Amino acid sequence: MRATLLPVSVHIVVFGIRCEGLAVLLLPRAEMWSLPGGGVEDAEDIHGAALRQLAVQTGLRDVYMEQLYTFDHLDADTVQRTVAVTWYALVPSASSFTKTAAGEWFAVEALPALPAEQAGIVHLARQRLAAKLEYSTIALQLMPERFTLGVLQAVHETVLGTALDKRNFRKRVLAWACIEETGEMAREGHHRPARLYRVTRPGSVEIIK
Amino acid sequence: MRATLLPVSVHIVVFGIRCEGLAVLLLPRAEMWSLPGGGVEDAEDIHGAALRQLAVQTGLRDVYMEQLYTFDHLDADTVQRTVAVTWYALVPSASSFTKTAAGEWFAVEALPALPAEQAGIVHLARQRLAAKLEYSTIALQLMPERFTLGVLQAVHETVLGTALDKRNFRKRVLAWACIEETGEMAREGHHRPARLYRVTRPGSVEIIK
DNA sequence: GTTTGTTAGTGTACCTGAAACACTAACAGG
DNA sequence: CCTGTTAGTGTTTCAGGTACACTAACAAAC
Repeated sequence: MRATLLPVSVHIVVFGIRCEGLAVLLLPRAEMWSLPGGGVEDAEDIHGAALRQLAVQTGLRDVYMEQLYTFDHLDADTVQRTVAVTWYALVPSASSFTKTAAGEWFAVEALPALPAEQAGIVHLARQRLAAKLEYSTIALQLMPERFTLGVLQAVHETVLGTALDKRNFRKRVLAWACIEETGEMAREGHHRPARLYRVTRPGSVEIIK
Repeated sequence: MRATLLPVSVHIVVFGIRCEGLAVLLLPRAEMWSLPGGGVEDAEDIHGAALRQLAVQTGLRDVYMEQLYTFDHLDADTVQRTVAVTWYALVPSASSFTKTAAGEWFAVEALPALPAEQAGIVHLARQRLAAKLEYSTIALQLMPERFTLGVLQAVHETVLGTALDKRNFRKRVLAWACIEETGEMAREGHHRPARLYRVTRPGSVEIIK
């Protein structure tokens, strides 16, 4: 007996910080904006396919990426059904990454019309990200190489959609073992300079909290 | 351009309570025990495929089921690669469900040798289940229609692998809105009878805790 | 019928971690 | 030197979780 074969695709919700807000990277396609992604080939596994599509379509490499959920009937409006493995990725803010070759960043609160179910995928990804903020150090994946605690707090507030107490926030993140002072100061703006921190083990997300 | 087609399969980790312990349902296959599951057909979506395989292979219907993760290279030992969408299901204990036509229950601590990566899938499913116990009412999906708080506590302890304080446990679960007294008593054993409870909305899992 | 063994059922004190809260410091620009 | 703006710092309060011991009800054995 021959196994049934199906088209399998990957779709990636790429999050970044733009203009002080959480943003999603979309590509122009078929008269509509759409999530990066595409079909999985024979020679690659689904994780590799997602990384490849990201690199080819957006130029992004070495970003943090996690699997989100696997949907079916994603392309219900087309004749062909597709098994869609979805992922979300986080790119550092203010880095060269945010100036990608193709695609455009949209504030997560103001997305354009998307193909079937993609809006739901973005929503789910955002929920997952917000949940992880509460019990992990995942927000550091959205940070540039050097960052101030003020910016880190702003990112948290942006993703969670709520204001946080400065002192309580600093207490919490300074207890994390995975960030450390650089010794340098951010000298910008007409105000007191802020200490610059960096991540000790980039790419690793600790579950501690 | 023609889309690449791939074999897609579903695999289900079926949890139940047997002999006072957490157990997994396995099927005899190719000289090895194996998780229920199989290929996804054209006419069904992946969720439907998982339900169908469960029904056909084990006789289980109307069980609680959640998607776990999607793997690739699952059948790396075979020539053909497969995209494997994995799920976990919970069946009520002491119900007729636990006497399934085919398959056998194995204590989760003492599983036989399994095909490539399936042991890892079971482990992941168990982690997920344990995590959900802490912030949801999911354990009720493992309960028979009427149950005592003593048994509910035993199920929690079984899954978590730790002992729980009786008074604190009762305080917590009695605050759940989704269980209620039946008014009946469990008259079994040489000891004081216990009150029997039931779920108010079977099948629903509340995130409240 | 009294004793024994076993599980059911109940309330309070303590402790830890989260939340609330206001002022001084350092810089640039006017 | 005054103003505006962000950086940086401790303590008190509150709530939720944890620890903890006895009485109640039944069946079986004696």
